[in-house]
Amino acid sequence: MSEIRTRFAPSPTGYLHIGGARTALFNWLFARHFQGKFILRIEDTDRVRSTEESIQAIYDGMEWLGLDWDEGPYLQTERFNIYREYIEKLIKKGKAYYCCCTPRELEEKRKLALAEGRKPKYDGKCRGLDKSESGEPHAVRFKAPVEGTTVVNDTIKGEVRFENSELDDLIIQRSDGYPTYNFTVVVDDITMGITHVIRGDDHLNNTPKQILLYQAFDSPLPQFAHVPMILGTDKTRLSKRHGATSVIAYKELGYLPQAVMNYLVRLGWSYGDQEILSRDELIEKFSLDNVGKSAGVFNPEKLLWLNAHYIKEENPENLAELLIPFIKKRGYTVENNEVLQKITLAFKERSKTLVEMAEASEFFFKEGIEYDKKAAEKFLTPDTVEIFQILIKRFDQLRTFNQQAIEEVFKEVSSQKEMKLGKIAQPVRVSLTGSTASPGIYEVVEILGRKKVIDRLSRAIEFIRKQ
RNA sequence: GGUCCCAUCGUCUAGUGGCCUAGGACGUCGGCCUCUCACGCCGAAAACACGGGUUCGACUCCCGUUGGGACCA
Repeated sequence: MSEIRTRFAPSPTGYLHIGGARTALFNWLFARHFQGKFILRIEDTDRVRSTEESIQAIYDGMEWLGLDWDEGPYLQTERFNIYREYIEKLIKKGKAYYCCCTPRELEEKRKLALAEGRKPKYDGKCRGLDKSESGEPHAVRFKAPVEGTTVVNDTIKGEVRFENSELDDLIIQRSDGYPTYNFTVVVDDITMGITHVIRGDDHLNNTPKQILLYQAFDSPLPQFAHVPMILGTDKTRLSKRHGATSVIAYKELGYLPQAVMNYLVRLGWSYGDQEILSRDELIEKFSLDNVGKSAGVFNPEKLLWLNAHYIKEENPENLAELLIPFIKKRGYTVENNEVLQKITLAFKERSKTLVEMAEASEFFFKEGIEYDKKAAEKFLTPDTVEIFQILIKRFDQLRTFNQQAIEEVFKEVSSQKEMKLGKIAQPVRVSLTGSTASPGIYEVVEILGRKKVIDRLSRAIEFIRKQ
C-alpha cells in the first residue's frame, strides 16, 4: 500500500475543542502507526467567523498535546485559485452548471414545498439551461445523478447507503464567488492526496455528496472512517454548557497532556481492558478496528483520575517545572530547585491537578501562614506548649536536619511523654501548615527547614499564650 | 419533517454464536493501612432497552418497536 495520509481540518471559529482534539488525535495516531503523513488544514473559508486568534489557539492546543503535523498548515483562504480551477473542470465536463435562481426565489419554493408536504429540494430550473458567465449574479451547482445509490464504505460504520434521489444539486460556488464546504473539502482531500478521512460522524450525511464529487473528478475515493461524537452529561453534543471544552482550558486547570490524550483516546477506542496507555503504546496499538460505533459521554471524573495517575508517574524535576507557573500565579517566586522537587514529591500522591498541588503547597511559600480556625481551636491548646518547646530545642540541636533524624525526634518525644504520635503530629502540623491536612509531618518539617520550623513553632506558642 | 447513525452497570468499555453465574476502569458505598489528608490494598452494590424471529444454543445474527444523537433545511 502506498503512503498513508491523514488530515485534521478544523474551522478556526473558537478554541480547539475536546471533540476536535480527539479527531486530530485519531488521525495523528493512525498516521504515526503506519508511518504515514499527518496534515493540518485550516478551513477558514467562513471569513466572518474565522479569526487569527482561533487559528493560533488550534496550533497551541495541538502543540500542547504533542500532535505534530508533517505538512501544512494549509489555509483554505489561500487556495481559491485551486477551487476556481476545479469548478472550471466540472463545468467543462458538463457536471456543473450556472444557476441564476435568487436566494429569495429559492426560499419561496422551499416554503411552498414544505407547505405542500413535499421535500424542499432544488427543482432543477437552471439545470438544463446553457448559461455562460454573464453579468447576472449566479451560483454554480453540481449536476448530481438523479437516480441510483451511493454507498459509503465506512471503516467504522460499515456500509451506509444513500439514495441519490434524496440528494440535491448542491451549490458548489455561491453567487458571491465563494466555494462551499462540501466542495472545498473534496478538492482539498484530492489535491492533498488524503488516503484516509477520519472525522466526526456528524459528517456522515455529507459523505455521499462528496463521493459524487470524487466521481465527477474521476478521483479514487479515500477510506472513510466516521468516529462517533462526544456528548455531554445530558447526552447532547458536548458544548460550553457542559463545562470546559477547550483543550487549553485543561492546561490551565492543571492537567497534564498525557492524561488528556489518554482520556480522549479511550473515549471511543479501547485496547482490551487496558486503561493506561503511553504515547508510544498508543502509536503502536492504535487501530480503527477498535473504535466503537456509539457516541460517548465525556466524563470529567475519569479524566481527573488519569491526571492524578500521570502526576504520580511524573518525575520530580519535570513536575516542578510544570508546577512553577501555577505557583507564580499565586504570587510567589520560585525556581526549579531541590526544595521545589521535594515539594512535588510530597504532594504528587495527593494532588489530582497542578492547581491543587500549588494550592495545597502554598504554606511552604507563604510568610505569615494563617491557622484554620477549627484546627487551631482543637490543636493549638496550652498543653501543647511544652511539646513545642521540647521540639524546638531538639530540632535546634539536630546535626543533620533530615527526615530520618526528625522522625527519631518525634518518636523519642512521643515515648518520653507517653503521648501517641498523633497527639504530637497534629498540633505541629497545624502550627506549620495552618491546617490539619498535609503530607507526612517529617517530610513537611524537613522541607520547610530548621529555621522556618522553629519560627513557626515559636509563633504558635505565642499564639496559644495570647488566647 | 426528511435522511442517516447509534443502543452492555450512573459513565467509559470488554464481549465478534456456547469460555457469560456478563469481565475491567472511573465514580459511589464498606473495610484495611495510618501522624492528618491522600495514595495503596481488599470487598460490595450496579448493565445486555423492549418484542419477535434464526439456531441445539443468543449480549453476540435478522426484523420491528422504543429511546437517543447527527445532518439537511
